[in-house]
Amino acid sequence: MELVYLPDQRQVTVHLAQTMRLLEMSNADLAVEVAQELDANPALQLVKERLCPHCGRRVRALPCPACLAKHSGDGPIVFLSPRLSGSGFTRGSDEESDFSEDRIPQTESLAEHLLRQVACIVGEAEQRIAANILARLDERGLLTDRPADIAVTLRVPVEAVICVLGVIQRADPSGVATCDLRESLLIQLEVLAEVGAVHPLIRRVLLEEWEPLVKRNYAAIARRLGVALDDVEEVVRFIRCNLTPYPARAWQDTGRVVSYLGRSVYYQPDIAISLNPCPGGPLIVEVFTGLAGVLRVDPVIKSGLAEMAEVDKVEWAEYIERAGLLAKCVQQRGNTMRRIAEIIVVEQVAFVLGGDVDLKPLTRSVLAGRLCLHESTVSRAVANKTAALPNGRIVPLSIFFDRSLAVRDAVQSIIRKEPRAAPFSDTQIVELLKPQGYNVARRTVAKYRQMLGILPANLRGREVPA
DNA sequence: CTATGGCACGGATT
DNA sequence: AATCCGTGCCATAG
Repeated sequence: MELVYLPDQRQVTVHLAQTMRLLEMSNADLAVEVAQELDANPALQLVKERLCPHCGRRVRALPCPACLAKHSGDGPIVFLSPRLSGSGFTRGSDEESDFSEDRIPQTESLAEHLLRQVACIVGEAEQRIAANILARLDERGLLTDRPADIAVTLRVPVEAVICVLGVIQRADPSGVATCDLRESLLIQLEVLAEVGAVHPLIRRVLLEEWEPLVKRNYAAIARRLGVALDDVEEVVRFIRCNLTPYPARAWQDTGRVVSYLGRSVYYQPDIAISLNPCPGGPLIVEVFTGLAGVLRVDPVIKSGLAEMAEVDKVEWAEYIERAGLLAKCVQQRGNTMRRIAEIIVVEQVAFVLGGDVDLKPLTRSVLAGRLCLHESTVSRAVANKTAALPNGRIVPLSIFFDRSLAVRDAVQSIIRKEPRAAPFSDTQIVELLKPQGYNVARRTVAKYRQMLGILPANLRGREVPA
């Protein structure tokens, strides 16, 4: 039996602040936070068991088969099964793997990925420089700041910065941290040349004929370099197939990180939506807690409190209070997340099952209204969290509130489908969108194009696909 | 003259 | 109150 809750003003405030803070955190961060508290607070206990959220029974694996059948109603209704052990994203079988095996999958940002490589090569002082450089990369993976400026802020010689820069640029997604596209391509080519033979003409074209190359003036290049037009086109083909204008994406495409509007998001979902194994059944939504069990106040300590010496009592009561608070907040966080996830999935079933085009506009405030929560609560819950879709995509939760994703997708498919020889101008795209029910300004299409990393029409003839 | 990108404004959203 | 987003206007490049 729980203690009677007295609305002590202080405790209420602490409780609120704590709830808010936890809600804002991703599962990964929460796991760290809880681990620290477990170390520091002897009254806090992590019980490693799994309880079915519906029948309350201890089960070997979630979702609980009995309840899954019972709750398998008609249509695409959501079945929620908060999985206790949620740090590992394992698709399909969720068999009773012991908790010790709660491996945390590699979650690296591009910067971390690069830093790890660089650290093997350079010394500690240089690592500091590298870290600073990596923090400045833009969404394309290019470095817009000048080496001199970096040297000044770090108070190191410029030569040192340039040296580290050289190492980074040749690391895994080669061509990152360069100042412009041309330099990036040159580095990529250089790295490529180390593994295989590369035609010397390619380098020459990049170095000497950059301007005409971006303008697609191949004839002029051929003339000036005294080679056949076919050779130049061969060069262009090679560049298109083997080099990328967005070095950061080359790495993201490997799937370790998802990119959304230029921001990189960690590949470790807080929520997973998967198809029901029995066909036609409802979707399965799992809300992970990031913890390998449930938190509670250690009952032994709690009951032993009465027998303790007076001096220790105060200290232990403090521990118990803190532990109870955290356990409660974590639980509440899970509850909120679950309720929000439920509505989101119900609202956006089409998107979850289909594609970007099917996303319908949804705002945080209507969701808040539906759940009788404050808007800021929803905002916090949605921030910094990701969901795994049935098709394997990992997306930030905020994507469900994106007003223009559907339109952007439409723009992309229009551009992808239409003639190579005569690319659509932005104005034409506006007209083509109208019959699909999208009324947007020309300027807006331009912005979407940029977001999607698609070149303007006049440069689009036959360039690298995004 | 047409197609784009930059700047900035206003309204909605958080 | 701060931020984001769509859009209009204008300068610039071809």
